[in-house]
Amino acid sequence: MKIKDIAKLAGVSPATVSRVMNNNGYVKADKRKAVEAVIKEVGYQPNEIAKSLKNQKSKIIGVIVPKISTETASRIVDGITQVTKTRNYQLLIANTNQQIEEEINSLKFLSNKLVDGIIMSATEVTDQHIEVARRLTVPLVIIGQKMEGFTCVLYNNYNAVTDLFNYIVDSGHQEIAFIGVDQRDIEVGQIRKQAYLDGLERHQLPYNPDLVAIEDFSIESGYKAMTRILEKRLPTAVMAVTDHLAIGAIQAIRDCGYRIPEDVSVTGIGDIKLAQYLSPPLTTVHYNFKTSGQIAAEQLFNQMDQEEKYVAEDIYIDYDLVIRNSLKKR
Amino acid sequence: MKIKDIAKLAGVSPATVSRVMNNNGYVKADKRKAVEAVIKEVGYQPNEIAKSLKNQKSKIIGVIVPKISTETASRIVDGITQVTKTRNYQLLIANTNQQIEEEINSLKFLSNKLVDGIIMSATEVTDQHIEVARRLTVPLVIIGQKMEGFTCVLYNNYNAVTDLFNYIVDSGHQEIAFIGVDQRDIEVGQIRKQAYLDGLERHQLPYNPDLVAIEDFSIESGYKAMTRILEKRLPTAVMAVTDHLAIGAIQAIRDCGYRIPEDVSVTGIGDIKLAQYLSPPLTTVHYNFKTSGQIAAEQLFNQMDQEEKYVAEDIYIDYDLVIRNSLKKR
DNA sequence: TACTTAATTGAAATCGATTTCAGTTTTATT
DNA sequence: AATAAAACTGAAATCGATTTCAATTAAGTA
Repeated sequence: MKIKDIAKLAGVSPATVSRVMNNNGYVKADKRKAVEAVIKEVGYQPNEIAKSLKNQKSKIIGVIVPKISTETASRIVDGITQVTKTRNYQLLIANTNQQIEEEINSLKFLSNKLVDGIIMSATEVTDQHIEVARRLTVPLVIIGQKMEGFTCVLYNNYNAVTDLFNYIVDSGHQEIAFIGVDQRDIEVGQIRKQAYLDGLERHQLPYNPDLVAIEDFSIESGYKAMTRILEKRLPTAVMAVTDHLAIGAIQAIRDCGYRIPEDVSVTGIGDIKLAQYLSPPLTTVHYNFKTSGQIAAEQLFNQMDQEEKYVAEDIYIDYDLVIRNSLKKR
Repeated sequence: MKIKDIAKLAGVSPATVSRVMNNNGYVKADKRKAVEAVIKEVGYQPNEIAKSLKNQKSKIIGVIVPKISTETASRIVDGITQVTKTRNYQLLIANTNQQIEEEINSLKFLSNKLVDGIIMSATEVTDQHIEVARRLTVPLVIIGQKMEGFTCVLYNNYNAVTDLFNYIVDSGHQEIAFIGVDQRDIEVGQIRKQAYLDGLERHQLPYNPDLVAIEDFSIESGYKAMTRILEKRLPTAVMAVTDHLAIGAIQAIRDCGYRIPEDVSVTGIGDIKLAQYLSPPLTTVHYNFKTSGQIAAEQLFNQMDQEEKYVAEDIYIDYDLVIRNSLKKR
C-alpha cells in the first residue's frame, strides 16, 4: 500500500493524502474524512524511507558505543532514548566492540544522511577520529572523552578521584594501591591516574610503582592486577579505577587469605547497580550515566535545531562519593 | 556530494558511477579508474536512504527490547550485532520500557519498510501483539516467549527450574519458598512457577501459599517478596525466579538476622555476570543470552533470504545448572 | 570479410513520499 | 455586484540512488 493507492481509493490525489497525513496545507473537511477513512481501513503506514529521502531527514539518531552489553553503555542508551522518544526519533546503535577501526567506520557510515545526528561514547580519541568527525555533515556529541571542537559530556574524573583519594587518606590509609587502565583512554586511563599521583604528592606520600598496576577493563583484569601487586606488597587500601576492577581485586585479595575491609580496603568508581549488594558493599563514586545520555541527546537536538554553526561546549556531569563498607577507617 | 557530481567530475554518467560503486555491470578499466579516483579524492559516500528506497531494503534490523539497560537485553543485542555485522546490517533499537503500548507501536512503525526484519525480546504476548505481528510485511523472530506462527528462540524454563528444584530437594531441603513474577509473562511468570508446583508434587511436598510471593523484576521486589515470606515462615531454601530477585531476597534475609547459606539457602535464575562474585556466590541457572541473540539473528536472516513463506519453528537454548555456595546441603 | 556475440555506455524510468506552482472554487469585503 | 483574499486541489518536479533499455563499439568466429 502506497500513497497512490490510498489516493485512488479515496478519490483524491497523492498530494491531498500527504496533506492529510501530515496535517499541513488546505484540505476540505469531506475529503479529509474520506482519506482518513481509507487510511484507517487499510491500516496504511507511509514508507519511512521515502519520507526520509524527500524530507532530507531520517528521524534517526546514530549511537556509537564501545560495547552495549556493559552497564555504562546501556544506561547511556537508556538516557538517550528517554529524550529521543519525546521527539519521535529512533536509535541506530553501532556496537564497536572497542575497536577503533569499527568506531571510525561507524562514524563514516552513519554520516551519509542515514542519521540526523550522532552520539558517540568513546573510550579513545585518535587523530583519525577527529579527522573523520570534522568531515561529518551531521552534528556529533561525544560522551566520556574530550574532543576539541565538539560538544562533550564529561565526567569530572579528576575531582572525583581527588575527593575519593582524600577520603581514603582521611580514613587513615597511607599505603594506597592503584589499579588503572591504558593511558590511551585519556579520561579513565590518564586523568584518573594523574589525580591519584597528585593525591600522593599533596599528602606527601611516596610514589611506589609496586603499588600501581595497569590492566584492561574486565573483572579478570582486576584480579590479575591485584595479584601482581600482592606479590610485591600488601597495601592497606586499593583504589581501582572501575567497579569491575575493584570486584576482581576483592576476589584476588580474598584468594590470598586477607579479609576486606579488615585487612585491605577497596574502592571502585562508577557505582554499578550491584555495588551496594556486594559484601562488603563497595565504596565508590556514583556517576549518573543515564543523565549523561539524556544531556547528550538534548545537546544534540539543540545543534540539530540550530541553523548556524553551534558553539561546542564541555558539560560536566555531577558525581557523588558513595561511602560503603569496603573501606575501613584505621 | 551526490552521484551526479561524481559522474560529472569523472566525465561519465551516474549509471557508470553506480556500476563502479556496486561492482556490477560492465565498466571499462580506464573509466573505472577515473571514477574510483574521484570517489577517493572527494571521499564520496552514497546516500544510504536513497539506496534503501531504490533497493527496497534498508540493511537495518529492528530490535525491540523491554529495557536495554538490563543485562539480559544488552547481551541479546550483543549477540545480534555479532551476526548482523557479518552481513553489514545495522541495528535500530526500540526501547519499550516494558510498556505493551510501546511494543505494539514499535512493531507497527518498524514494519514500514524502515527495517528488513525484526527481532523482539518480549515479556508478554497479547492478542494485540499477535494481530500486529501477522500484518507485518517483514520477518519477525521472537526471543523469550512463545508466539504461534513465528520463529521463537526460547529458554527451556520448565526443565531448568525442574532440574534446579530437584537439586534443591536432593540437597535436603523440604521448605522451599518461591519468589516469582506476574503470570502474564508466560515463560517466567507462568512456566517457572508451574515447574515449582510440579516439583513440590513430584516430591510429595505440601504446597504452602505462605512460601510463595509474586512481585516485579527488580532487586527491591525480591527484598519485598522475601520480607513478606519471612513474616509468615522461615524456609530452608528460597528459589527466586531471577538473579536480581535472589539478590533482593538475600538482602532481606540478612536484614532479619539470618545467615546465608547456613540458615537459608537461596538460588536465582539467569547467571548474571556478578552472580559468581556475590558472597556467597549464587547458585543459579546459566542462560547464554548472547547466543540466543545470535541464533535469533541467524534465523531472521534465513527468513529474509528465503523467497517463499518460512516455516516457523521453536528453538530452545541450552542451560546449565551452576552450583555455587548460596545453597547448602542439610 | 561478414556476421554474431560480448562489452560498454548513458538517457530515462523508478522507488514512494512531499511540495511547489498554477489553476479553480469559496468566502469576505466594500 | 465586483473584487480581493483565502481555501482548495492535483499535475509535475524532486529527493539520490539503481536499473532497464536501446544504442554503440569491440571482440570473436566461421
